[in-house]
Amino acid sequence: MRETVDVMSNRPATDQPPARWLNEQEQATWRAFRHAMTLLEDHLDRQLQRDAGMPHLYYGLLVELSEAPRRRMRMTELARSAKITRSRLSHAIARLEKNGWVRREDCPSDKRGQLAVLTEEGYRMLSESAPGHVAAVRAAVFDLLTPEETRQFGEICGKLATALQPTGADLPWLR
Amino acid sequence: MRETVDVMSNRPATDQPPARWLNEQEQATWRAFRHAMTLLEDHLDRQLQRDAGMPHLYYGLLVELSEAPRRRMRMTELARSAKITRSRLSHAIARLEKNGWVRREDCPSDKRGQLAVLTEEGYRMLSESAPGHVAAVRAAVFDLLTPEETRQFGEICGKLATALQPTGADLPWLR
DNA sequence: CTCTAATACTTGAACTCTAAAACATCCACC
DNA sequence: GGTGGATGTTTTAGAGTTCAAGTATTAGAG
Repeated sequence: MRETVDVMSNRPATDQPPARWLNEQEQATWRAFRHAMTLLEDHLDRQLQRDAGMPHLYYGLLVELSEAPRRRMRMTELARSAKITRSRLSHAIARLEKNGWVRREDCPSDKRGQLAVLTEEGYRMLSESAPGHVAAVRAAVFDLLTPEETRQFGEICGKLATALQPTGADLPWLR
Repeated sequence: MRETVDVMSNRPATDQPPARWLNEQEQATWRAFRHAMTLLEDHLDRQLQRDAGMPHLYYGLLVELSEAPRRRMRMTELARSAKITRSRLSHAIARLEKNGWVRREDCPSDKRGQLAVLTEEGYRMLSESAPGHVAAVRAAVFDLLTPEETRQFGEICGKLATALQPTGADLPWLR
């Protein structure tokens, strides 16, 4: 990143191997990615907060549940597929439960387990807000990209996401 | 997005124009992007929290300041370049000030204005943590991409970021 | 020159997120 | 069939974020 090159132009000597800085192209890409990430997340959070009364993440959890068999999922599995920690999920589900969109059920096969279940009301809410959200995503992303760019973008993001999937040693979403 | 197609497979009739859903490719791309975004942000937040004692965003603010003339910037300009609201910036600078990495100064030309100034201590801190952070970014992103992919990725993210830049009517980061 | 609207920034309260610790249950092994 | 470690989930406390409202200063219209 450009920033760190500047920052480090007169860095103190260390016994570390010389760091490999980012080249111009990488700097520009990194900057663009961070900006896109910040702006998009902010934009969609605002859209959903306004139209559905919840942040982007929470909406994604309801969607995930809506696609699961019997519209229910074990907490840990839901956390894994949403790529978040179990703690974060606990808080989120607690809030969604207060809204009446999700309900918790004991897992029949494992007494430690909990199932998050999408309620009818939650399903209805999702049905009503989905078109608006898809439109927002389309307007902010896919209307701007050619099919080829969409493919490339997906491939690249897929690589990044896959590489960050913990391999068993370090399991962020299980913390 | 696949999710919403499922969700909406039996959606109630409305008088809205039929929504344009995402096709398979778009669904896959959107999912991959969201996952990459979540995992990366989480990963880097953790890396910086551990090695520099602050979240990713705060680190970015210090970097931005370090590159500015005289290592100082007006609050609004800093908010704009970091793509965040002024309120968020205010809180962030307050925290960084407590750490002694940033100091506020009155703007000489506009009595309403404040300058955020990177302190010597802040600069030193940045110098020490930059190599580790660059290494983390490289390992998580650029080591996985070919130069051509890096270029494509940057171009695509640039398009998304540019399109979300408010045009004057709606100015998120000025709220 | 003065009034009003716009701009610059901060604050407080409500909400969300993180990290660590707590609690309960399960499982494998003795 | 006990026991210790692993697993599943929640809780607590503290940090970060948002939104709306508040203060101060500038600028533009008359």
